[in-house]
Amino acid sequence: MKKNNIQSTFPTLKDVAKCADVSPITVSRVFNPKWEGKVKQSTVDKVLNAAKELGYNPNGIARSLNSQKTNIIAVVMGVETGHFYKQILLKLINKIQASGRQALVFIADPTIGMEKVVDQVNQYRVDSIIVTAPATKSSIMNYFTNSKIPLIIFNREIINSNASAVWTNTLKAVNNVADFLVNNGYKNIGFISGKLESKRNKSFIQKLEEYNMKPIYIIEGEYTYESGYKIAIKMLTANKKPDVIFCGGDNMAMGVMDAVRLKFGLNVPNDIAVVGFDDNPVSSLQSYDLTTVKQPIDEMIDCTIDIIEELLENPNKQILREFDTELIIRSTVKISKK
Amino acid sequence: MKKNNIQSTFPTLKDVAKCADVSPITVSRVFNPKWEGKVKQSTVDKVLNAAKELGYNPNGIARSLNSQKTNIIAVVMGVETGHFYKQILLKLINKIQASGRQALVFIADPTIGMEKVVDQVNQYRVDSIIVTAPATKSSIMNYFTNSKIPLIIFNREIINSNASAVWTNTLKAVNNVADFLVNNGYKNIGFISGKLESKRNKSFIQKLEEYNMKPIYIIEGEYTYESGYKIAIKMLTANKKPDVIFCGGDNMAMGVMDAVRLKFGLNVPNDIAVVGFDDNPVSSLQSYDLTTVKQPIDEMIDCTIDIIEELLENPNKQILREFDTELIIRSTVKISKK
DNA sequence: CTGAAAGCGCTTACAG
DNA sequence: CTGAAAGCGCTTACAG
Repeated sequence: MKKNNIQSTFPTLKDVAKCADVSPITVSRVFNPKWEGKVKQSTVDKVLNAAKELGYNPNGIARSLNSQKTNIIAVVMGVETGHFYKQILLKLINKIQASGRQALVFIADPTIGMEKVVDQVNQYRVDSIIVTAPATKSSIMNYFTNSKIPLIIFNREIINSNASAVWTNTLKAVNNVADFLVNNGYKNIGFISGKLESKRNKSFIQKLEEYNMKPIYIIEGEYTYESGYKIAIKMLTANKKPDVIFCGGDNMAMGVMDAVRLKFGLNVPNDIAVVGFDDNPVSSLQSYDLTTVKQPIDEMIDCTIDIIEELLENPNKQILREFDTELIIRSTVKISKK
Repeated sequence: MKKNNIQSTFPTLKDVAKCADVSPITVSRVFNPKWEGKVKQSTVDKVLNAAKELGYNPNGIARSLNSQKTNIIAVVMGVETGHFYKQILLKLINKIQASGRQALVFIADPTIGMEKVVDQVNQYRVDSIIVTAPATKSSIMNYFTNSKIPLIIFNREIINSNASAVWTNTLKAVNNVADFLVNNGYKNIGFISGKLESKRNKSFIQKLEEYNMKPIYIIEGEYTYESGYKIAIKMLTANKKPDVIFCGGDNMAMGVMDAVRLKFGLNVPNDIAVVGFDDNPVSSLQSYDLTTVKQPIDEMIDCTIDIIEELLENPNKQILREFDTELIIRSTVKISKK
């Protein structure tokens, strides 16, 4: 009943066993790290030679079915995310791979249908699921929170869930921005927020209240370049002009900069300063050179991999890790000398 | 011998069969599209209800092992690629998923060791492998060309291989750029090429020869922003200044623009025009608004998915598809009125 | 240090 | 339209 297709061109454990004149179990052991050192060296050599000759490579599918462990990590991303999340995805994949695992990647595209996506993710019995999405798409996370598979939420603090999570303290981050702006003499702050209901936005506003200040404009953006551009135009055509615009995302900040400079012919930072949030790689290009809040992505990703290891040992554990951000000062803000 | 771990929380075919009071084979058929309409509707309903009640979801691993078809497509990318390839990756994943398959993604990171990466890719007996990498990393493709699994090379024309491939006619593309520059009165062309030996670069130079012209500078770049920036400085501090700089990649073109405008205080396009290649999403932001060559990525990806289908039917077929590019004219070039 | 048997959760012919 | 048996390529106890 041997099928005559592509896959059958791969030799099996049995083939290697026959060729090396040992039992299949022995071959299995040679390729299983757990048995390292417990098989006679001469046997190992015999098996390895036979395997090399035949071009043997263990079948991960068969292995997974048996061991109930696939070594596959699902990474689920929100659709149409900006450069920041694309970068995170690549780094996650790279680290997953470096840890000897495979990354099965899914785009949580509502046009495909979220239930279908969840089914796809569950289908291959991955060892754990990492979900990451910008705030605008964070509703997709709800679809996974009652998963049977250990879940790690990346870059968002989710309450009322027993999923593990890694995120940054964005409250502290925006407070630092508030301090920084006030300390450098900014008085008329335009704020392009993310979702208005969020604690992060409230925190920024509260911090300014401690200085007896409040933003002269608070407008909710959609984290895109275009929304930043449009909102900046609104702020700049109103009566009172802001001396700085703080954006909850770099894409919006770049839209703001282009509106300020190209549409209104104003100078950044002399006429209006701009501060972003994300440290998108594009922000460091000289044409923008944007002051922004950097999240320690690499550390967060390393931590995520560590959590995966821990969850493999203890799937029911909930591991939560918070990281601090860093304000990256570039040329879109004037620093007052004191 | 039931294991007491995460995976065992998933109900099996057998559980559903017991619950619905039918045989496991019947359950299998209900979840197998091939049998659609060939199972009595009342039986289907009974099974579906039982499945829903138990939260059943077929085990893709077991299914794959048996059918010798995983429904998984490996996507292999060069490491540290720019926004252009990140974008391609996301789109590929999305389309793979929409076609009902899963995307297993690999970064071909030489620090992990290419042989190890190849093993990882082969391990899960994916249905086909898509490899894509910028020219600078295209050597990674050699590791896959004698794969036992059907291979598709994305965005590069590879000779001496029986892999399938999808690419754009970059010769025609650069010829169009040459025509365009000459027709708009540009005379002193600086050319920041990709790898100098490539046909693409030769073609650009040959086309200019037809007009009795040749680039005043030809310097090989590394496809990065930084290399564009540096090379532009070289060209602008030399005796003769180019009136246009054509770059084999948008990242380099953005580096050039930043050098021209910010370092030398010159105007683009009035002092020096700039043309790129890729249509990187960043190029369309107003601060760059770069004239560039766009490859029809979406069509190329759709075509790749079609090829996957064909290769499943006929794994030994070699399918080659070439696409044409389009010159996207934005504001970094002066158009001469005729 | 090595092996024979059973099983992981499905599907594939073969019957009826 | 439905079912009993064998098998996909491995690993996991259990022996020896």
